[in-house]
Amino acid sequence: MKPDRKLADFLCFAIYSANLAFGKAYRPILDELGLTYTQYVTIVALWEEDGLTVSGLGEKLFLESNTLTPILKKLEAMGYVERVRETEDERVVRVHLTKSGRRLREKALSINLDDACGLTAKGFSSLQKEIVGLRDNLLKSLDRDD
Amino acid sequence: MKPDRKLADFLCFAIYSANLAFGKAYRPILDELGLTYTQYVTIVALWEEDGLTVSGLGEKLFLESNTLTPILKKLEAMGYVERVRETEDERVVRVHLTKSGRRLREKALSINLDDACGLTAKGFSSLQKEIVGLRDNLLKSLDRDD
DNA sequence: TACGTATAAATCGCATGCGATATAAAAATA
DNA sequence: TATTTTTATATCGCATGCGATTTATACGTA
Repeated sequence: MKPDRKLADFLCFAIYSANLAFGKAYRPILDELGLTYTQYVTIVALWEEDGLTVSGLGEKLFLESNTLTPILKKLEAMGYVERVRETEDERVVRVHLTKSGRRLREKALSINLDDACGLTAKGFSSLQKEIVGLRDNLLKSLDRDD
Repeated sequence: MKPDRKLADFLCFAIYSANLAFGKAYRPILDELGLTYTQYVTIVALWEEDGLTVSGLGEKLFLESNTLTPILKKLEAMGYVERVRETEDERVVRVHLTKSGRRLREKALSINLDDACGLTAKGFSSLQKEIVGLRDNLLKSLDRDD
């Protein structure tokens, strides 16, 4: 079957533009906390599992050290995380939320854009799972190509 | 109901990470064309409707002149588009695909990541529409807040 | 016509993402 | 043990996105 030619039918563009829309929706909320979106999800990930290594955090966030290191250094400068190099293996850096970081994450627990999504609870959850499935399929297909 | 606390259940993070995954999937393909993803969708949009103004193109791509102008200048330097300031209203710039730009878009017609998405034709189309709906709901809710 | 306002692009600065590479340390192996 | 290879993080450069502002032009109105 011939592929879609119109941008409005591209799945990749739906994702791309939805990501921009989430960015626009989150910005005013996160501005009040003084966080960017990436900083926010980094803190959420560490709240969920503290003391991750840079690469472990990267697996959760789908990012690598080239992106994470500058972000973590900034979060450290802000006082929300601590980067500790391991003594047994000095290549490894573990990242911990500080007390201030935990307080910030608790403040952020009230963030809720569900209404803005215009979905039922069921619809929200199933859409979320479908997109995660899509993401994982894309990444799997990339692994196969190596 | 209490909001999800785990990153893996965030709808915004599903979209965010799926967007990164699409980026990783597209990069090797677009590298062969010498295009970035944003340059690619810009050319697709102009192929669909040529001679758009910068702001008209921005409505299609959900971007504004601060992002588009540098990209359009680069595409112009590459010879794929032409930027023409209108004579009746010199504030307006219209963007046209060059012959070379049309050739490039035709080459790109063969790009197809459908298999990598792991979806049936029906599933693909309905997921695409759901995500577009989500995006539009998010943007609508932002309008209301102004 | 003169002047304030609105509009379209462009400019600037900051924060990502990421390919390529560098650095340093650990592991493997000759 | 000496040397090579692998691994974890960091650095660098480029290309977005976007808020804030600037510039240039058009428009509205006294």
